[in-house]
Amino acid sequence: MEKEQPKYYENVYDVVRLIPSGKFTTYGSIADFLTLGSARMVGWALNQALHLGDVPAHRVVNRKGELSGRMHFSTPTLMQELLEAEGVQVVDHRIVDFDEHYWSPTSLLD
DNA sequence: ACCGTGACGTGTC
DNA sequence: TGACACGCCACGG
Repeated sequence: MEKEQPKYYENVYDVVRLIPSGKFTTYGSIADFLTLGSARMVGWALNQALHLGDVPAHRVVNRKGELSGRMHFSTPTLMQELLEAEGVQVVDHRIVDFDEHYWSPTSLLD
């Protein structure tokens, strides 16, 4: 029987799926929104999410705007390619206009 | 059960 | 301002 995944995994996937195209958020924002207490859990969850295939994990970066998880994708450049394809400019593995494309999960509370 | 590692973040120097 | 140390929690060996 398959091992059932923790509840917060599904919460992370749900939040990431709600990120609009052309936008992005950070691990810390998601961790704070779900009160996980540690942003590292978001990273672990997103790593598993890549395996699922229906979660836009490329829209989640660290608080510096760096594509820290690019090496976990099929190719190291895939994450940047996906973001640029959605209109998010990326230079040297970093998002140029951070506040311009930043999306906070607190937007769901409106 | 212990230890090291990891897609992070904040505080301090 | 950048570099470093520490805290954080889950997972694999």
